[in-house]
Amino acid sequence: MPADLLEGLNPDQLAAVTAEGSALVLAGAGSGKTRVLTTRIAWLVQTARVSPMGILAVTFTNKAAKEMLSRLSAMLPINTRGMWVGTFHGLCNRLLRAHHQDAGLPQLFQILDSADQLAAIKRLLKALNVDTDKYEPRKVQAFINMNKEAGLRAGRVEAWDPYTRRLVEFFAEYDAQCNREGVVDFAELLLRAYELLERNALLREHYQTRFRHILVDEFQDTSKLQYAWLKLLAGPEAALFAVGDDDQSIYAFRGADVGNMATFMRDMGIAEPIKLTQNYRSHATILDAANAVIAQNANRLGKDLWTDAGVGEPIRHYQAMDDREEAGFVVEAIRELYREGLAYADVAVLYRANAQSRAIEHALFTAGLPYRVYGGQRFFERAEIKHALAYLRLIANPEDDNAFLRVVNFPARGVGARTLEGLDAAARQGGMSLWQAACAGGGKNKGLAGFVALVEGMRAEARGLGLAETVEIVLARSSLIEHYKTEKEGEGRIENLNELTNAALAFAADADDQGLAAAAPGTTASAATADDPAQAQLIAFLAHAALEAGEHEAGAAADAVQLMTVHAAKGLEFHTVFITGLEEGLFPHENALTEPDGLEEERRLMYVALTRARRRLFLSHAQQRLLHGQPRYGLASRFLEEIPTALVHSLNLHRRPTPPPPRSTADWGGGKAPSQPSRELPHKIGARVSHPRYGEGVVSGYQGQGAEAEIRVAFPKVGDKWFILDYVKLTPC
DNA sequence: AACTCTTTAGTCGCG
DNA sequence: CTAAAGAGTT
Repeated sequence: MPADLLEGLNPDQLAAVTAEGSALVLAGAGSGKTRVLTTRIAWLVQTARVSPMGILAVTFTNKAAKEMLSRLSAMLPINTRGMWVGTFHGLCNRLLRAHHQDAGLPQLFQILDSADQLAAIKRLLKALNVDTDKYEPRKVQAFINMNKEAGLRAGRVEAWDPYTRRLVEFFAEYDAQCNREGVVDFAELLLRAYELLERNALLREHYQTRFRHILVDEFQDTSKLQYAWLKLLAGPEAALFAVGDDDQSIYAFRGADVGNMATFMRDMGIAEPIKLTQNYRSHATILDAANAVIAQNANRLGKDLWTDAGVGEPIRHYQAMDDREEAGFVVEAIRELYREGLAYADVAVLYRANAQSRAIEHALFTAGLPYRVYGGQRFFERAEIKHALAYLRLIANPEDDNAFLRVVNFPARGVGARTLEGLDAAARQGGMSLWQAACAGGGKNKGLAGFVALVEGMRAEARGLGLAETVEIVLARSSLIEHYKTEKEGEGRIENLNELTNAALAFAADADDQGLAAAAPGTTASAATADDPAQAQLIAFLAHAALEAGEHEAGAAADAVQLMTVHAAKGLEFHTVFITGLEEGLFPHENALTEPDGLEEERRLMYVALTRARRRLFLSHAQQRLLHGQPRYGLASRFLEEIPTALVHSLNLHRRPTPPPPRSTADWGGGKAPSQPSRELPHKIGARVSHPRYGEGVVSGYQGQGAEAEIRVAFPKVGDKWFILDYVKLTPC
């Protein structure tokens, strides 16, 4: 049996799978990384090096965790129960549920997703009377998360200037508010779990003894705190098996630290990583291009991908006049591929920024080709779903202020800003929740009393019932569906609400299936011993909604062209890949260039994009692109020039070199542009122009330089108006 | 309280 | 340009 397991592995893969002790595996794109991970787990169990109980495996996405589990159960006759496989957040949630008392949390703590967190911060800033122009809620949120992700509590953040000191105050107040309300945000999940193990020696030793083998996927994406957590959990004895690729590290902007790979080698005394460089995905031409591009980066552990799959076709490059023509090219090429027998679903169109999808979607739509856009709003993040979830949260815990505020007046029932102000004041004075304040001061406001009665009615009716029934009660009594019936375009929302019942059914079935512990992240030992199992399942479902916002994607099965950002494409592969918008300023993105290692990260992003393709690769750029409604002129991306010309076929040979753009409204050559001459004025003073909103007017003046340049137009009705020259759309008339 | 108008901001995004 | 949040109006 073990012989079967290891059959077909190349020597490097074999070395990785059977490594004794801790190891770092440098797994290039398409080198069989997931196979190595799952085979190693199976091998460890089969050779009795460890029981399933002693294994913990961490992934970054729920999808990866699921995939690992399903591959594992296909490989092994044994059950995967007892194994801890999940995301960092999922595992930390599990840990905190099991030891909520030691972690200082209520048994049924709720999880805030980023939108909930932002709402909580806004509420806090309002209560503190903070000028939100000076302290933008989003910035405060980023500050708090950044520090938590670095493992820092408010008390330990260094603040040298008054502004930062104020942010630290908000940080402290925010944590106090969360503790009062018994809620935990994503970063808190990790930090709290880390502190739990750090402070509680008994618990730490228990888990260190239990988990003999800890495996980490996408190790290059771990943050400092995550790595510290892993080390703590591993202790001195356990074997830590980390798999990653420094060349595919593209999440530094959200706290990932590639440096963890070098640190890990030092900490564990690993001299050399095991390198997986044989690629089973792409033809050599594609790999050569990817190798050449990534070779431009200085900070690498260093490896080149190779294949014995043959040279393959040359890469095609197309230079378009503008983004519309680029999209047209993509559509034509896809049509041709389809005629040749390729399925639409085998084609991916990648772009750097979501805003670019519009032009391509438009072209595909007009041509009548099926497509699917990845990313965007996820199921549990939709407004109507969050409303329904808020009612569920109030059933679980009516003192949840976040949930209370979300639906106290939705659908509208006459609880306005005035009423809420009073309620808020009463709550703060009495040191209680909004719910308590509403109950205490009942009767004052009819709508508020109605709301209290509504929620109490829901709670009473739902008592002891299953999850799906509870959801139905919420849908029936909240009149959310009635509300959306009156709204135009509310049909989709109603469908989603009904889908929520299905999600609850599926979740409950899953939980039954896998026994109490496995599927529901919340239902570990202590939660299962809650007084009310229905309540526990509700909490588990709410945690599931926060931790797995996606999953409920519709139409995934249909044959459709796949549209997504390069980030979203990581980990996927396609027969044919289009990488569009290869222009300086866009890819590499201008914003990235201002950051220290920004260009190298952009280049890694390009490397990820290139290595998604199995057989065919199309690259394109546009000389002119509409961005925010204004034309921008871009030079070809430097990444295009970094690909050896011998690998690339230009599809523009018939075309003359295009003349330079007529006029540079925004000078953004990424450093390559000539020094900016005084800008040409698009409209002479005194010229008659038309504005989309204000109608006709007369240009009366200019002021400012560069991006701040403004134009003044006199309108007969509204008088003089200043507009930012780069953004205003004025047509001569 | 509900509606409409105006202003604003816009890289990538797991859990 | 466009979506979303904030300000202003009815």
